[in-house]
Amino acid sequence: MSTDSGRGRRQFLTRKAVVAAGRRIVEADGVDGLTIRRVAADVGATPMALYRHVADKRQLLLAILEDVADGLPDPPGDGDPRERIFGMFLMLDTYLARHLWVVDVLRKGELFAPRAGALFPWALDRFGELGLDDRQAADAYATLWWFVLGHLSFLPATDPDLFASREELMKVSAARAGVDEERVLRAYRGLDHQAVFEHGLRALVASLAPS
Amino acid sequence: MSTDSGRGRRQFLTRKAVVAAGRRIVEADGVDGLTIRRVAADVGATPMALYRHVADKRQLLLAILEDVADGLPDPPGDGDPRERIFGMFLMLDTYLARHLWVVDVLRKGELFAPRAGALFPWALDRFGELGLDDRQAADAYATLWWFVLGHLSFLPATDPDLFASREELMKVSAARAGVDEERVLRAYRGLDHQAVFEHGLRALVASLAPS
DNA sequence: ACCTGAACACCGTTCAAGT
DNA sequence: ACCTGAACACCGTTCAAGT
Repeated sequence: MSTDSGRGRRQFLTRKAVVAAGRRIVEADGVDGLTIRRVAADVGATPMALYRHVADKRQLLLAILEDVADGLPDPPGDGDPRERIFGMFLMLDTYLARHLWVVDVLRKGELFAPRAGALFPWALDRFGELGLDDRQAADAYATLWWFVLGHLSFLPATDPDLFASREELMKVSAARAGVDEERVLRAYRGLDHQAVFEHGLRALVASLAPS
Repeated sequence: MSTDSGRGRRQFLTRKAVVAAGRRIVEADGVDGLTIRRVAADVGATPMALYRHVADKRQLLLAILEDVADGLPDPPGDGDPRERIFGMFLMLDTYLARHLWVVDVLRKGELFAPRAGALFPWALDRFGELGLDDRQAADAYATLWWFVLGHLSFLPATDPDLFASREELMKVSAARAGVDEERVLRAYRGLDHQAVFEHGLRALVASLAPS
């Protein structure tokens, strides 16, 4: 809106550009890869220029978080409440699995995007339709969220690059415990984490909202 | 063992002292608070002196991790297999809740302590007693572990210091979603996360090992 | 008004030097 | 043999200066 007034220097940096650059970096290299200096280099400015648009690094991260949360699909629109709840948490898991760095931020406990916070009241209503009061519904929500959060927290360990080092540690464990190491590795390798996740989520929904 | 040979400088730094100092720091200030330079200051040496005893910071963290894992209680010794499995994961949750920084390390996916890895074969045997084969047992183990991991990942958010900022974001969420903000906050505040955790864990164990 | 330069107080790590 | 000093390539952030 504000056109060049003629006085002072012409603005070329915008908050939007800063957030977009930050998002590109954090999606590519994770939270540890996000540095003020690197964002600045990407937008062609000095590090200090960013401070005109974001208060500090924490606020930049919150802004990126909101940007990602804007891409969250809507929860399932119709059907059995149980199915809608299941579908919502499955959607959340799938979406966050594509933005795993978000879990690092949520884990700190101080930040979450308001857009994502809207899922909580949505779920209260669905559980309400199944006869749970708000107290019980909040408990059920926490239970399902923890399961999603745990699954997501485990995903980095499924990175093929880390497989070798994990199996090595596993062999050491098996040897010390005096158990058959091949048996342990076979059991560990066969895990189909996505199928197991969906199965577990289904079991939890069923136990929380009995019919 | 190696007494002073008379040649060279007298050794005053040991790996044990380095790991102990590192542990003190990480337990007090978390993974972010652990720096080579601070450990060095605590043991009265220069930063570079540590590199004679640990290869790098990652190896120091692994050594501290093992040190903590050595303190893990043994899993329950007798009783119904279902109860023993429940008791083991409850023990794990309780122990790790007192060493929350460990979750940050586990989440990276490359490190875990062999001592803790012994819990996996132990659980395979218990699930075996309930009629599950190794494949099914590994799935069940993953499911329960994710739930523990999710609960632990949520714990930082229960820090009273963060409560105010979380409630603020929650109000924004409620306002945007067009729902009663008092209702949402009431439901959120009433959460007894320990009771809910134990209840959810019990439900999962029951669904995974049907009688 | 907006951006920059220089500086401060930090990091992990390497490499040559001291005793 | 063991430890140190100086240096390198990084951080986030502040404050005064330039245009």
